[in-house]
Amino acid sequence: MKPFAAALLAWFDRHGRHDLPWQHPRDAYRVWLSEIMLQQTQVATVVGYFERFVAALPSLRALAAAAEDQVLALWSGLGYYRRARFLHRAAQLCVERHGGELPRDFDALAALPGIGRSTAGAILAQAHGLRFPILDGNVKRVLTRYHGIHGYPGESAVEKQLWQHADAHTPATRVADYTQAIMDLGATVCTRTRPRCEDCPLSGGCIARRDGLTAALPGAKPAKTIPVRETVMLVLRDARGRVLLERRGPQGVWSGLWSLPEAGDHDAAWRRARQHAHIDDAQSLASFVHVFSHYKLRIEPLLFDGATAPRGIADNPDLRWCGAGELAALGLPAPVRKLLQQLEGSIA
DNA sequence: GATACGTGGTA
DNA sequence: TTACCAAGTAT
Repeated sequence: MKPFAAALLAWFDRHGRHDLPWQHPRDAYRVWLSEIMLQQTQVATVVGYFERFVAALPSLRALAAAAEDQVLALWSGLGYYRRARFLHRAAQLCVERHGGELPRDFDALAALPGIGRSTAGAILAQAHGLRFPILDGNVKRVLTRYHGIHGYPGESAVEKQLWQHADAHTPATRVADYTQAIMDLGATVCTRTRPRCEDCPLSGGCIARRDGLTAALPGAKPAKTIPVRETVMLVLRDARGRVLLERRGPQGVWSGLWSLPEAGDHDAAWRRARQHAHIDDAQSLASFVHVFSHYKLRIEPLLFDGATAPRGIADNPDLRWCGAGELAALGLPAPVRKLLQQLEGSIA
């Protein structure tokens, strides 16, 4: 085995993470689920979601048979909800085409929705011990520093180099441990700020360490200013305390989630409200800003309380009046869930 | 190649 | 407070 992998594995045996929930048992379904949840998301955030998800849907077939609302409810708060919809669809495809299991063939695996090159490699390496490289944010950070590679890792030329290094370092044996090891090193030692080089098993060969470039690598993402958008969210509440929710379409942010009806301004909000109930009063609630990765959303909640004769939803499966007790079973955007919880709390 | 896609933590 | 960004993929 090459020195890079050997040093990393020796470090992993003593200092790696061996008690993550998807490691026990480390089967393909659990590895897959964890890899999807961990995309752009830190371990500390994922652990609770993972345990709740596998408790409710312990197998690929259970996931495939689940209602989309349940899947999104289990994902609610994690973000990037397209991941959950792809996960659900991929499970159904596995039942239809692959005998109810994830394929062990790289191309068939990477053809499933939500599974790209790195995730496919991680699943094959961790669940089956097959020799495939991964290239997630941790590995990019470790390799840009170790090899002294400049430039933003998202740039294709840089990424191509990184894949070549990632492949070259991946050993033929102990692939599952190696894959976990290089991610653990990136997450706990070769961190973005204040890396602990004195504790790193690779520091002897690290170019960034040698040249004092650990703070400069990896290269920063080109900065962009993000726009601010505005919306009015209608909190239509009937005499029983139920709130009108609307399921968002398959495109765009929060796709498939149940959210509050929206309008561009107060006039439009009133028109919308009157479609669904008799209304004679509105109350502006405190507005707030929700931040996405690519824009900010200034949300002005408008409370229409005591709505009578709720209507206009019988023929529309994307509208429903929901009591507080029903919200747990639905996928709601994080700020909407918070808003409704605060409203519920303020009544009591 | 650029952009869309969430959320919460951290400096 | 603002800005950055963490186990990426799809279009």
